[in-house]
Order: sequence, then C-alpha cells, then structure tokens
Amino acid sequence: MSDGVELRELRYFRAVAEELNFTRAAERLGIAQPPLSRTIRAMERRLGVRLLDRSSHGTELTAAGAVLLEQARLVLTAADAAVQRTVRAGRVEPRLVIAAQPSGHGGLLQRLVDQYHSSGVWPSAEVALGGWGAPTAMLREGRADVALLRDPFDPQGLDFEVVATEPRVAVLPHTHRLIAAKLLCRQDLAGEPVPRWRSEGHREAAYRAAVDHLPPEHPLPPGPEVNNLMELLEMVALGQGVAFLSESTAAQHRRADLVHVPVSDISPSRIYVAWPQGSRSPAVAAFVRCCLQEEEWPTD
Amino acid sequence: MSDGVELRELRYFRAVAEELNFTRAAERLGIAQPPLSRTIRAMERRLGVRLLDRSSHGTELTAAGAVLLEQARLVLTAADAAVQRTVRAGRVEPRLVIAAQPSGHGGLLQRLVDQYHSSGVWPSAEVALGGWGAPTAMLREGRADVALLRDPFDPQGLDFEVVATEPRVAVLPHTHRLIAAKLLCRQDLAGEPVPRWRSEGHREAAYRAAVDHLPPEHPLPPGPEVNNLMELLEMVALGQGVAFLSESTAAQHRRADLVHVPVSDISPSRIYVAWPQGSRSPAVAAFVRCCLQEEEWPTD
DNA sequence: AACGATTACGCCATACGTAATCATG
DNA sequence: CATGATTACGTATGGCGTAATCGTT
Repeated sequence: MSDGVELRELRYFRAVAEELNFTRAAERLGIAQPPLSRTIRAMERRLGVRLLDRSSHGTELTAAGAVLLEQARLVLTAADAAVQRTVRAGRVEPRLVIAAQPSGHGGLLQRLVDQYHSSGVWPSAEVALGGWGAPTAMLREGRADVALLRDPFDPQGLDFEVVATEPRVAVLPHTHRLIAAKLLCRQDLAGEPVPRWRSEGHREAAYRAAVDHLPPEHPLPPGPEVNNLMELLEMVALGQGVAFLSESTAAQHRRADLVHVPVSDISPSRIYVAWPQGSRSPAVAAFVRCCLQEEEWPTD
Repeated sequence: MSDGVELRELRYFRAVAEELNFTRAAERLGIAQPPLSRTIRAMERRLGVRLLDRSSHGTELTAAGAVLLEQARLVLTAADAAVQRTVRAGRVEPRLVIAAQPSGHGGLLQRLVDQYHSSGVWPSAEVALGGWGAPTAMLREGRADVALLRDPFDPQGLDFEVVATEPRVAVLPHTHRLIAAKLLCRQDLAGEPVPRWRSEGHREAAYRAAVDHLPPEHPLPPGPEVNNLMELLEMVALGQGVAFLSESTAAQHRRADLVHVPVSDISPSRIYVAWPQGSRSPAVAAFVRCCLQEEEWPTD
C-alpha cells in the first residue's frame, strides 16, 4: 500500500483527463510530454489501476479515471482554498468577505452589513459582487467567507440557512390583457413564453429558470434567451414573454412599460446565507446570527 | 502570487501543528528536524503569512496557522479519499460498500440490501460495520459508498436523506415503579440518571447521549459511563439508570429483567442514508432510491 | 510518412541528513 | 548547560528536457 498521491500528479492527471490528449495537456501545463506520460503511468502503476484507455482512436477515461478526475478537481480546489483562507486569515487587518449577486436583495444586504458592523469589534465586512455561480465559487475557493444566495444554487461543500422568503410577482408588459388583475395564478399565464437565462454559460442556468421560476410540474414554454436582468425586462416589455421575479428584485427595476402582479401559486423566492462547510470562523458565525435575526421579508 | 502548496507541505505542517514541537513532529514523520523546519519556513515565506509563533515557551499556532491546520486536514483526507475511491472504482468487480453501525436497524438494512440486489445488475453490495463515527469516517475516506446512520452524526462532507423515523421507548428495570405504565412522558422520569456513552473516545459521544436521547431543554442527569449497548442494558438492569432506545434497538435486545415503555415526548429516532457529497455513482443513487421507497418504520 | 505515446539518457532542482550555530530558560 | 529551532553544507533522489523508438492510421 503506497501512501498516496501528490498534488502535482493530480494537476497533471486533470490536464490529461480534460484534454484527453497528452500533447495538448503538456502544453497547457507548460512541460514536455515525456514527464507527463511518465507521471501518469507511475501513478497508474502505484495505484494498480488503469486510468486511461490509450487506444488508437485517441485517449479515453476508464471508469476509475472518471472517478479520479472528479475527485482530483475537489482536492485541487480544496488545496487552493486552503491557501486562500490561510492568507486571508493572516492579513494584519482581516476582512469578512461577503459574496453576493448584484442588486438582488433590496436593502437586505445593506441592513445585514450594518447590523453586523454594529454588533461589535469583529473584522470589518467587505462585499464582493458576482454573477450567478460566482458567490458559491468564491466560497469554495476561499475567496469569500460567507454569501447571500438566491434559491437554486449548488450546495456542494457549503452549509446554509434560509434568511428570507418573499413571494414572486409576474412582470407583464403594460399592454398585457391581465394587467388589471390583483392576483394571478400560474394557470392564468399558461402558455406564455418565459425567457431563459443564458448568462453565465452554465448548464445550471437553464435549470435555474425552470426551478426558480416555476414548479417542475408545469412544462416550461420555451422563451427567448437573455443574458441579464435588463435584457429580460426588455424582452418582457417587447411582448416576448413574461417574467417571474421576487418582489424586491421587481421593485428595484420598475419601468413605466411594465406591470407587476402577484402570483399565488408559484414557489416563493428564498434568500440563503451560506458559508464553507465546517467553517469555525467567529466572524462568519456572527454574520450568520445577524441573518437569522432578520424578519420575514417586508411585503412593500 | 506563487501557485500553491504541495501535499507534503501540508502533511508536514499538520504534524507540527498537532505536536506543537518540531522535534516530535519530525520523529512522527520519520525525518530529521532541519528539513521540517525549512519546509515550514519556506511555506510561510511563500504565502507571506506567519503560521507558528515560536516563542520561548514553546510553539503556538497563529490565527492563520489554525485555519491552515483545519484546512490541511480536509485536503489530506480528501486526497486519501480520492485514491481510495479511484482504486475501488478500478477493481474488476466493483462492490457497493454500505457502512452501518452493528445491530441498529432491525431488519431494515437486510431489507434494503435485498431490495437493492433485486433491482438490477448493479455492483453487488457489501456491508461494513463499525462503531459510532466509523461509517461517516469511511464515507469521508472513500472506503464506503453509502451509509445508514442514526440521528446525531457529523454531516461534514456528506449528503443525506431520512430513511425512517421510529419512536423511542424507555428501558426500565423490571423492579421499577413505572413498569405498568402504558405510556410515559419525559417528566415521569425526570431525575433518573441516564447512562452516557463513552465508547469511541469521541467528544461527540457525550453529545450523542444528550441530543440523541433527550431534547436539549431537559438537563441531563449525570449517569454512569458505558462503552456499549450490553453495558448500558446491564446498568439499567442494575438499577443504575434508565435508557431511551429506539423501538427496534430495544426489541432486538429484550431481557427478562427489563421492561420497555413508550415515551410520548422524546424526539423520535431517525435513520438516515448518507453518501459523499456530490457522489455521481449510479449504484449509490440506486441504493438511495431503495431507501426512499422504504415505508415508515413498522410499529412492531 | 505522420501523429501521438513511450523509453533512454543526461542534467539540474530540491529535499534530505549530518554537523555546526543560535536563542532562551 | 540543556533544550529546541535554525543555518550551513554535501549528497542523492527524482523530475525535467532532448532525442530516439515504438505503434497506429
């Protein structure tokens, strides 16, 4: 039983497994092919497992290789995160870095930061904004300590709690037949196209549109793809679809040519506070405590 | 920005941080002190962070060092797990390893394994038993794929679902004043000593006794320490305390000198199925599906 | 032939150990 | 002075690059 692997080996393997080509992988790593080839073979011999099928028609992952690729990504991310967190903890004046998506929380983020600051002499807070998926990545990579997230997010490696729940509204063009309604249900809007997020290039973005805006039992009418909130609202204004946004998001982006109508039977939007699993940081704990004292979202 | 760390450095640092003494750490690692000292210093210089306070009165961790110790443990565990999972995935006939505590689930485990086996041509299942804390450790270290767990467990790095819920009973000596009762509430037994688990040497064992057997608002009457279930029952039989066990556990260990009485207001015992976070294994998914089809626990 | 992976071989970086040095109670 | 960390220095393991070889299409 040889004792283990080194990160260098995992970095090399990841490159090969992702490129499925030793030459390109070596280029990407900035080394020559032979050491790469040797390192992978040595690892295979040491573990007693074939990781790659080197057939004539190119290189393929074996089942074991697929497992190692997945695992190697986790280990390498964790190693980078370890360094990041250590360096940040060692700064003379450490900061609590709060990651969040821009303009998604109304005054909530501001209130939480204020409350956190007024709660004592903890490291001062600093907000880092990023698009969908960025806050969770920052947590995993050790570049942020805590994050405010909207409903569908990848919980891998994170702990989280619900901070607030708020109903969603339908955003309709002002020419829509239903703008006079006080309350809609999903059925009233069945068949209306719903724009889809394409923004961050993630597969999950499509998923987000589906899960975030509609319960899964409703089929999703295909709508135009949009890259951000402004495009989304423009699409709606142009009559290309309807959008379902949380009240606060909608309220922050009022337009004369759009109307908001509450919807009764859509899953409410939830805001979570999340942090790296097992974080022992007192500052994180203090911020989370602030979050959990937060009231239900005020309904305007 | 130097690119990162190597596992060797993290292994070295962990040894020093745990021993708080370079000499002992070097012995533990099987190397001489100088390379150890140099490696740590090099790491400090590269990261630009002091990890250890080397004062006269011994070596202490800095705040950053404490963070790195915690992180290093995670990374090293993840790296070992990566190897284990890869090796197991590469076996000619891979097995689904199910970790569980011995004799804690009545026929549940057997039923689940049978159901899993009859559900198709997946890798065959193999059960690995271990004391409290062992199943979760096996999952984290890549030595098991999935586990059946009882209520208080450390969820770090795991995903889980509830499989079954069952009420608890009080286990009383047959000489007890309340053996004729059909149903007790916690108040009836207030002040009775409750034996505590000492078994696995974990701090968590005490926590277990508290959270598992009693809601936290009840103060825990100090009871004798026991190492296993047999000792626990013996203590109860000797009149040294009362125990609160799940129905199925109690049922599997009937004794002529013990009586079981249902308790109304104690949190029920839950059985979970858990697996490494983000596991993509189809075999694990199949087993979890079997678990979720499981009915509520039959009440005898 | 051409492309991609592997083996052969010489070089250099770096991790190691021994021994000497420093700092502190 | 004794204990424990660091610096100095010579050695050697092993990871790298260049060049040659193998194996497919």
